[in-house]
Amino acid sequence: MSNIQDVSRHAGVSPSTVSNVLNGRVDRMKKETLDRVEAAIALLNFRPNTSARQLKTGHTPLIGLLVPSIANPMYGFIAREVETYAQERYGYRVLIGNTYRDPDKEAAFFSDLMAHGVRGVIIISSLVDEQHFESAGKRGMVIVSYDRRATPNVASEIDHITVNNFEAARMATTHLIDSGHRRLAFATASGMTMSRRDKIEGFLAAAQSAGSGVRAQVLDGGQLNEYGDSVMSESGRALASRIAADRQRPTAILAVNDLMALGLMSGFRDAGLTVPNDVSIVGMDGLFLSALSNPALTTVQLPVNEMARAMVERVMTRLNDSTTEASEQVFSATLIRRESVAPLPSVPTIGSSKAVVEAMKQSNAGKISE
Amino acid sequence: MSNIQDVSRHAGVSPSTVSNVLNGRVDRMKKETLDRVEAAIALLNFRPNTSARQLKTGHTPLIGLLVPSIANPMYGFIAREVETYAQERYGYRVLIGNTYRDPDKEAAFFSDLMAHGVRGVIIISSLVDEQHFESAGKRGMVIVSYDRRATPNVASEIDHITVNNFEAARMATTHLIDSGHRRLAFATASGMTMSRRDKIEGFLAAAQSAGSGVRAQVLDGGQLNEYGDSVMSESGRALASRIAADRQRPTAILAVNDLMALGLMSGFRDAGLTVPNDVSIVGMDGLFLSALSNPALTTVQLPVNEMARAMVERVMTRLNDSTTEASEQVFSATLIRRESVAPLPSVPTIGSSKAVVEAMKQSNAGKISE
DNA sequence: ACGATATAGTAAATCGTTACACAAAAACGA
DNA sequence: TCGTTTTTGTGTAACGATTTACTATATCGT
Repeated sequence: MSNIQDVSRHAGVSPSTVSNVLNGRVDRMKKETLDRVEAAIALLNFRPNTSARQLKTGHTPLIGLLVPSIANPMYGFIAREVETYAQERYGYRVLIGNTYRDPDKEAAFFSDLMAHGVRGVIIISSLVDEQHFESAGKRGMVIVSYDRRATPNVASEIDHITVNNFEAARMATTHLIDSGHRRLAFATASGMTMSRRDKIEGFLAAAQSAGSGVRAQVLDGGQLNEYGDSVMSESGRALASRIAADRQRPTAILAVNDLMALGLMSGFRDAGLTVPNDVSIVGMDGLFLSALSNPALTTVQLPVNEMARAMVERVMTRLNDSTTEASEQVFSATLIRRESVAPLPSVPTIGSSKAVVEAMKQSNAGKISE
Repeated sequence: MSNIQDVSRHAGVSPSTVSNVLNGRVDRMKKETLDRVEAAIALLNFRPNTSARQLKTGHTPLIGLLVPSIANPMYGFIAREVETYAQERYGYRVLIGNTYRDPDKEAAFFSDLMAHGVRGVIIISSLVDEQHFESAGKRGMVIVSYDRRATPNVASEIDHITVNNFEAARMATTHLIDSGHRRLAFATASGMTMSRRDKIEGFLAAAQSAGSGVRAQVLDGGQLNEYGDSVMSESGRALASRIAADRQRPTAILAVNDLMALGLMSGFRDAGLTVPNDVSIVGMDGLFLSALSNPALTTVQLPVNEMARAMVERVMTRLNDSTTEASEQVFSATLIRRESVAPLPSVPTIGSSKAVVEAMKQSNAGKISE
């Protein structure tokens, strides 16, 4: 590998001049000199050494991407978009870290990023506590968070790119209600994240405003193990078999995400129940997989590409202008009607919806609450 | 951020001593001195600056991971395993790059890796031509390639971790034949990669050795667009609708991978055909998704975790001992019988299988060959 | 008590790049 | 012709760690 000195020798100029070319300071430079330098660079196939450069400037063309698990197709999709956009638009590469939603792993990843001189990071964590990130923010790290609302009235160093999860869940639930369903459930995994909380509230709000006769319950598929995400669907399967055994089981279920929905469908099949005839299901996310399932999954589509790009934009903007304040950008989702929801002809009312909904809010995680 | 000098001042020693501690050269050091240094490191929360370190040593605790698209669940899964293992076992982080199987993007990624001082990379490319990688290998890059056989009798700088694709396809095809199927097809996308070639040969070999009465054809789902991989399933859907229209259509299909298989299933459903009653399907890879589909996909399972770890091991071994020769490690796959294959009661023989199989080998890509 | 050997720690050069402050040369005005 | 600008480029000191060669004590055998 050649260095800046080799180039300077070949071009008959000083290293400083080569450096000037490298950094675009060519305005007060003879065209002929510029040409010579560029020729030498091309000839020697010279690429400036990033570490040396970084050591001097404190910057490196790298951003971090923190995900619970890149094996989760949703995060894989986001990651691809983030990497491609950061690379093509800004020439940045991405350093990835799986954290399994473990605060220790998250902290370790941050520590490594700092050591590597990385000063911008996109985090997909959704853990409720954001403190360990705030402190990194204060240390000069530019942080953009995915799908995790800013805490209201709290100044933050962190940028937020989020989805209106409340609205998305409300919309999906309303669709279920409009299809005639009255016994509704929201299926999620243990571990309360911001976005799950919002979805649950949107779900309950829709149920409540539908007036009496609607029952809404929150079902918990239990703890996800360390592998976190391909296991989301396992959680769905397990939950489905429990639900199937319930005589007063819901006729329609909103799943916290598409993977959970897919797991649910698989579990119901094992239990001899048919989707959507015996039970309707709506997913959330809009993974490409949801279009492939049998029946094709009705789901709430997130504008993933736009969000991914917005995250990269924010990181870059703040990296280049440190005076920029942290902001929050909320995107909205779209309902995609496919085949996993069937209308329920007519249904008897079961008690007052309001009372039941209230009861649900108290429910403990880890159990099917009634 | 504190540096090694701050630490040395706090501990009352020279920077050299701190460096010695950092690099484990503590054998000829007073215990008390060591303690003081370690205390100072902990107190100041000191992490040695990677770029400075790298500038001096030429090494950086980073490996590259080149994938066609991290949005492809298969590669996402591998990536997670690679990252987690590299991190937990070796303290290395991974720099990821989506290349969309584009040689230019692949080369650009390598160039960036070099500039960043990365000297180890795992590539998932499967492009037939490996030359642009070989040259990087000669420049001192340690390269481990996934699922891409070494060219026989050609000395290579590249390590290969592969699957016995021939055998895997043969096994799957035999399963189909044993189930009574005689009109067989192999469904793939355009673009001949090493592994696809091997699978096709395994498929044809099984058909051939089944003797007369077996027809084997290779079907091409057409070009994948730039987005490459979530589109694999789209290719499957399109192919399915073409197959469905064929009066002499195959009764059993081996798909080049699970995503293709899932797309095929979805396409057949749209066309009013039922899997496995009207057509049996076998996938390849063993994605967790294959267990979720309806019907659950019979597939050939790859030992992905083992392979991912083996790749990391190889990179690290060669990074730490440059005398190590490149090697090839072949893993084998396992057939997982699920629900997408149904037995065919009895079937009339159609001509001599041998002749037909030969004809198939000549078939052009991009068309359904007969 | 003396040179030899071990023990414990340090000085200083170096990796490749950047960027500030400066210099050499040319152009210019009077 | 001489001083002043402008143009064009360079010298040099960092950035933060590593590492080789070296020094200063302490230990030891005889």
